[in-house]
Parts: sequence; C-alpha cells; structure tokens
Amino acid sequence: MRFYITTPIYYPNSEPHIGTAYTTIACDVISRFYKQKNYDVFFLTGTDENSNKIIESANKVNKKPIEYVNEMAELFKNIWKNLDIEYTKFIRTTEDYHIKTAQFVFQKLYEQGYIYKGLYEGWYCIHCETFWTTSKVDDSKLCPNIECRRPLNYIKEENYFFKLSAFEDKLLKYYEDNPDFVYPDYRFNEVVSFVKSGLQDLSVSRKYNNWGIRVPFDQDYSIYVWIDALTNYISALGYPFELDLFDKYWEVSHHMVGKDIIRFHAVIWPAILMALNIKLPKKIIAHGWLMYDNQKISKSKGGDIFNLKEIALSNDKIKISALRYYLLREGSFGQDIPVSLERFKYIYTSELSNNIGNLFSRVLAIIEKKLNKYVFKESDFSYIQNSFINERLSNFDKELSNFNYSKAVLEILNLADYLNKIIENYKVWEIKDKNLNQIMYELVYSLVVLNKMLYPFMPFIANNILEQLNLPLESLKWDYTIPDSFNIKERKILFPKIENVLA
RNA sequence: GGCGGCAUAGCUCAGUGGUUAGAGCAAGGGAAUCAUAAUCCCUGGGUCCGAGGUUCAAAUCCUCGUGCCGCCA
Repeated sequence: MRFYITTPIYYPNSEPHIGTAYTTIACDVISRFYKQKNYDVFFLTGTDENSNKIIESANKVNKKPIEYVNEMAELFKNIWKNLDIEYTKFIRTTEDYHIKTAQFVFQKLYEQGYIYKGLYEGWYCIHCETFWTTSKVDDSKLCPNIECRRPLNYIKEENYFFKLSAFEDKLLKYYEDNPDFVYPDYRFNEVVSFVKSGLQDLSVSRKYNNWGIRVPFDQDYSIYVWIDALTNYISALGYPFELDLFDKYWEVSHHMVGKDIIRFHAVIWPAILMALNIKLPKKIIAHGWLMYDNQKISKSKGGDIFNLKEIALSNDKIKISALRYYLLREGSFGQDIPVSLERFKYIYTSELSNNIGNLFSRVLAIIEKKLNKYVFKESDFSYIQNSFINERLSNFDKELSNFNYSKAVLEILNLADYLNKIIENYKVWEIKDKNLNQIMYELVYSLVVLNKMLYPFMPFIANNILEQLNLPLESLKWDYTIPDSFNIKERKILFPKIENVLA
C-alpha cells in the first residue's frame, strides 16, 4: 500500500509563517499516520523559486537571486525540521531536474498543439506577473491584489497560451466520474460550476527577464508559474526521465492546498495532465485559512503573535508539539480556522495538560509508587471495555483517512476522558489487593493505544511517552501487539503548566 | 447580478420525517484526593431565523421572506 502527499511549493520571497506551517503540518500528520499503518509514503514539499518577485526580494537584501533562494530554501528546511516535519523530498524549482521536466512538459504540450502563440491585451501587474480582467480592475487602475496595489499597465503582448478551453467537457466528465476528487465537497461544487461557466485559454509564458525557466523553443520567454510550479509534483518523482518513483507513487497522489489555489490544482493541473496523457491525481484536499482577528493570518496579522520562525528555532519541543496539535484540533478541516493566543493557552492547559498529560501522570505515579513500576496481564480485561477502545481507534482511523483532523482528535480526548473516568469510578487509589495490578495493566495498555493516536499530531510527545513506558518505536505501528507486561521507566511531566505558552 | 451553502443552548456545533431536541465548552452546585489543584458527578438553560404549506407526524420535505457566508480566472 502506498501514499503520496504533497504540499504546495512555497514562494521563498518571504519567510514561512504560521499559515505555511499549517499546510505542512497537516501533510505531516497524514504522512505519519499512513506510515503507522505500514503504507509506503512519499511526502513532498519544497519551494517555488522562479517568480520574478525573487529578483526584487534578493535586491532588497543585496544578494544575487540564486544566493537569496539558496538561503531561503535552507531556512524553510530548517524550520520544517524543527517542527518535526518528516518529508521525503524537498524540491526546489531552480534545480536542474525540475527545469528539464518543466521544459519537457512545455515542449510536449506545444508539439501536441495544446500551446499556441497569441496576443494578450489588457491590464497587467508587473510585480504580481498577473493579468487582471476588467471586472476586477476598478477606476484607480491599481493592482486588485490587496497586498500589492501597485499601478497596473495596459499592455498588448504576445504570449504562449495553453488551450484550457479544450478540456471543459473532459474535465466535467472526470468530475462526474470521480465525485471524491476534491475535498471538501462544497469546494468541489465551486470547481464544477466554475468549469461549467466556461474556460478560457491560459497565458503560460512571460517575457524572459534573466530569471526563471526559458521556453525551450523560444528564448525570449520564460515558462509561467502554472506549468513550472505545478509540474513539481511529477518532476520530484522523476518524470519523464526516471520513472521508478513516478510509477510507484503517482497513482496514489494527494495534493494538499489552501482554498485560494484550488482552481489551479483542480482545473488547470488536471487539464495539463490530460494533455500529457497522465493519470489525474487521486485527490485535491483544500484547507481553509487560519484567521486572526477575522482576517487571514499573515506576517503582519497574527504572524507576530504566532511567530513561526521564533517558535521553530526556539527548539521548545513541547510548545511546538502543542502548536501542531492546536492548529489541527481546531474547527472543521476545510473551513477557516480562527486562532488566538487565548484559545491556544486554553487548549494547552485544558486538553493537553489537565486531561491527557495528567492522565499519564496519575497512571504512572500509581504504578511507580505502589507496584514497583511493574504491571502485567493477570486476566482478561474486566475494568476497561476493549470494544470501547477499539471503537475510538477505528473512528480515529476513519476520520483521519477522510482528513477530518479535529474529529480524529476528539477520539483521542474521548478515550482520555474514558480512562479518567475509569480511575475515578473504581477509585483506583483505594485498591490494595492484586486487582490493582490488573486495572493498572489495562490502563497502561489503553495508554499505548492512546499514544498511537497522539503520534501523528505530536511525534515528540509520543516518543517521550515511549521512553516512559519503555516501549520500542514499533509500538507506534497500528499492527503492534501490545505486550503482556510493562516495566515503567522514570515518570516525566508531558505538558508542564506554563503561564505563557507562547512567551 | 448568477450559482451554491448556512441559520438549533451563552459559545462551537451534532441531529435530513417518528417518544420529553443532543454533545463539548462556558455557568451554578456537589464529591473525591491517585495525579501537573489535574479529576469525577449532578443541575439549569432552546419560539430549532420568520411566515405559510405538505403530512397521522416537520429542526428535518416544499414555497416565500430575512440575515450571514462561499465561488464567479
């Protein structure tokens, strides 16, 4: 069984922020989850380095573009590493193999008649490298991108166009035949109605400006982001020159994207693939935005509160684990997620510290103090209902398989609640005879299951628990057989109470 | 403007024809002392947006209205 998951490739013209991390963590959780189930997982992330904005960003810091992107790519890798992101490959679109693939793709589309030279006339933002329709441009004639707002130019320019319009019917047929192609379904509906409203051909080149990938048969032009960036998903697998990985993983491909780039992934990318005669990705998963103070989180809005670079480079693994948990625990995946420091503190204290952390603490303390750190299975389960635990686990599996992160987390909390109630109901601290061993064994057994569910969200914490329970890494696998006895090691507080979780 | 969605407890939401509408959190009361004062139990609380309709029966289906949200390169 195999699984291929990708993040979008990120623009390195600014440092990664909490929103970027959200996407990447979401992929990491899924990736780790499938690894636990013994899937052969390929997890791809990387940087999209060929935009002309890079030149500008590099100039600002007095660097050559290539030096600049080299440094930024290292920063991205470093931050992901610190956030416990375990990717398989980090792709950079300035790397040779990617350039070759992008050019190959462009050439092939051209040869097959899907790319033609045409004239574009209309409003253009040089900075954003974006053509704007008249409906979006107001009287000010400023760039509609609120983060840009530079003056637009009215241009007439020859460019290469991709015959997107030729794929309207094929796409609609594909959507109809693959009702799970885009998640969530309401986003899928939007995609379908967009395509139904009619597709226009797409400008896929820009005037070459000493940066970017040249159109192979016309040195005056560079390949624009669609064909350049989107092909990273297959160039990373070696397409079309080394097909081993491609043959292995492409048919199980999942693209995680923000809701703002669904169309590129659910319309343009499939059309390109159809033109190349390549199978379409299995699923496009679109998440919502993190919202701070009712606005999309960004460097200026909320980015200072949730300062990713600072958090990541602090190497405070508990804080980082809690952040991973918090971001995916909130809201309903796909919808916008409101985040705030207050809420993060609340989740940390209530769910991680008081509920989960304290549960481990009270169980292990009893075993340490009253059972000399040792418990063993003496009889069949008589305190804890195995069916209840199995149901949590299978619900967790079902929800996470469907990208319902927060619902999966609720199963974790549900199990923790249940175990807290068991301790309470049987007044475990009063039991003096051999029944104590049995109930404690059942509790530790349950904690091992709980830890399996914690792992994809908080791998550092899960490993910490493994040490305390004296268990091997394999105990995180779904097919692990839980042992009949446990020798507990030293007990450690998982989530210390802290006044300022982020400070 | 076109298309689509949503409106249920103070908050976030579950509930698509069948007892007295549910959960978590918040609020109020209590118990316990193994544990990071962490936990557990109980209680209060709803014109299911409004109006009309279909039905033996509507939060649930239909129509209209109101409000909010998403998509329309």
